[in-house]
Amino acid sequence: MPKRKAEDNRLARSPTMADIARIAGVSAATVSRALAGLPPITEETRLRVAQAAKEAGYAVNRHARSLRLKRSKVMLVLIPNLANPNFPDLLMHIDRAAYDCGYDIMIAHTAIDPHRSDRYVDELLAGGLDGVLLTANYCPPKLLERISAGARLPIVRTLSPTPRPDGISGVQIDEEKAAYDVVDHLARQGYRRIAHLGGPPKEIVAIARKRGWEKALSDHGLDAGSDLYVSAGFLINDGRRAGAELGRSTALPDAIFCSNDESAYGLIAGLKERGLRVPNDIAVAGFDDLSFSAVLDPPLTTVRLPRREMAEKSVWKLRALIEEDTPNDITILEHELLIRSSSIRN
Amino acid sequence: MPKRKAEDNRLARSPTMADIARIAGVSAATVSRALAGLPPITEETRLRVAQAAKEAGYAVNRHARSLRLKRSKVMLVLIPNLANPNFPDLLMHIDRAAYDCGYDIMIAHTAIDPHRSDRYVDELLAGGLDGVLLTANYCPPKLLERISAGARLPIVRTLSPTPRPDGISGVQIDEEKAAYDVVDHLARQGYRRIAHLGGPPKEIVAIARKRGWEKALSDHGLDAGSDLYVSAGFLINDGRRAGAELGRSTALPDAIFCSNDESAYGLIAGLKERGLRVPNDIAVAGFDDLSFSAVLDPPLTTVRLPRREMAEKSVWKLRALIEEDTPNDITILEHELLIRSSSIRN
DNA sequence: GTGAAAGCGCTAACAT
DNA sequence: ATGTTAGCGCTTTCAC
Repeated sequence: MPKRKAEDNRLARSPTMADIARIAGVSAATVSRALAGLPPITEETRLRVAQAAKEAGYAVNRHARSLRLKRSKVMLVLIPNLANPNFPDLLMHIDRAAYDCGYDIMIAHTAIDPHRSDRYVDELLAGGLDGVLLTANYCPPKLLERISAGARLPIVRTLSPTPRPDGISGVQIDEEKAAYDVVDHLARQGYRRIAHLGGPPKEIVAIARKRGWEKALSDHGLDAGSDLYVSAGFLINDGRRAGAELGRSTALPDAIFCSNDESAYGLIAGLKERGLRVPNDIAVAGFDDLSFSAVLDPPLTTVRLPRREMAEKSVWKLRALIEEDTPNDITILEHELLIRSSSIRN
Repeated sequence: MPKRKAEDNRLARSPTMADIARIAGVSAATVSRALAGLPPITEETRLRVAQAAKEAGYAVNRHARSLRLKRSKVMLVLIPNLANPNFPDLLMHIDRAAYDCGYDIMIAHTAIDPHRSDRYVDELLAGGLDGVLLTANYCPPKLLERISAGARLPIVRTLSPTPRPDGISGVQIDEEKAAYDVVDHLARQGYRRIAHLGGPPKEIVAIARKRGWEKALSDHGLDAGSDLYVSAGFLINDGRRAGAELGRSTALPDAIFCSNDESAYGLIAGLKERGLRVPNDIAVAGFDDLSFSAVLDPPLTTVRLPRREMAEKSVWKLRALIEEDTPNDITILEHELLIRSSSIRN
């Protein structure tokens, strides 16, 4: 192999439209039209240009295009907490749906630095981004300001319900109803002392799920006494701690509805450490339907979050907001109760 | 609230440098320098400009900047399989490290469409992207072409080891050695018939892990008979199926090293379904250290993948490649054997 | 220390 | 059907 000078290693600057134009013997404007497949052009030149572009390994420079069009074909996904195990799945479907619509996605994990999300709002406004997908309740204050000032920005919230009408479009499930369904199922199984392992008390989903629990108990004429409610976190270890503590001072419940699958995993581990059997000594149900829930010992009764539909619908909604200036609205998706052995006495 | 005309809803076009220049009573060039904090400028004007920018809610237009600088401050993360549960963690740290270096990340899930990755290679070359982080063995053929033609492109591979020297920088662990350590541990526990639930036979990590298993057996004078090797997939259900089948026709092994944690989860579930106890009837070990592995019943012996270090080091390496034209190289990180009860007879 | 001007690569209005 | 031209918003010489 011949020796090369250092500069040769960096490939010659990649071709621009002007280069392709020269090769194909047309003007840059024609190249642009040909590649975009826009009408006033002969099939023959279109082919010739396509050929030249392909051979030269040409790709449009996205920044030049975005600058000109004032549209970037990029959606930003704001993720408060990537450790949330709903994400891989959600993100996968978001990516897929966005790709199918011709968008690329940028992601930003906002838990790190609260100022970070504000920067992206500025970018959105400055034209660097076409839209924002919020995968949580949290919305940068700057955004809310603009919106309440009457701006119609391309933003969609998913995974988390809307705290209260705030002018942001959403794709969500009825969290309270879903929680109700779980507890209703437990009650119908004959459980009477149905406890709730709640999530962080300020989290909107935790609040909604707790409300569903209360309502179902009340509808079944059951008691939601304070010894039946434990506030924990959403993590495995939060559940484990609760499992180790639960009922130490008072009577054990006979079933526990956990605010999410992860805390249920921990709870079950904690109960087992104490020698209790699930579901025979105590039934357990979760919420989310993470993939591990099906192979847990015992398999976990839970609510299936329609992650794929959430992802797709929110991308589509965002696209509509970007491209068609549609009105804001909230879409409620169906959830599904998955009954597995953790809640069925055998 | 006063009624607005439709147009008023779209906020007035967001400010550009020219606007800020006008407000601050300077030229656009000065604004640019002031905001960048570049030398020949008085502290006083710098402040005045900063003030004006802040009040106007100014943000630079990333596309205009990228076009001018021929540098976008965007790294693309190519993800072959987002369902891989190593990702949330890895991605979180990648995002964090990139943010700290002033980069944004775009993600592209390549499993969907094999042509997709080629598009990004063109974009990389066209200046739309600064660099690419491959989170798998797979590398777009177009990339390999360029590289073997002598191009030094800013690309880093992580999570997966390099198949063979291919000119791409990497951040990885010694997969074979790590597998060796697991099997060595099992052998030292006194297990003699140590089986391997291997991953897909063409996957590079599966090959390396299998090789580690063979080597450790051989070093301990143990047999790696064909009845001790089962090829499966990396998913829970693959393991479960294996667990249901294992030893049906021949004697059961007394320990099984699974090529990843997920298949180990399934395997354990499958064994339990057959009434076998882990580890007393059969010991199990995995590879990856997913967060659930610690709360599994029993907690799973496994290898900790240094996901955070992988993420950070690969981002740093990519940055160096982009900004400093450093040579390609491979970094091997330390792994750690996590011994938990699934491999310790009680 | 600051301003004027050029130009990054592209697309769209207008001319031919 | 195709070419010419202007300009998107920014940074950076080069003058002053």
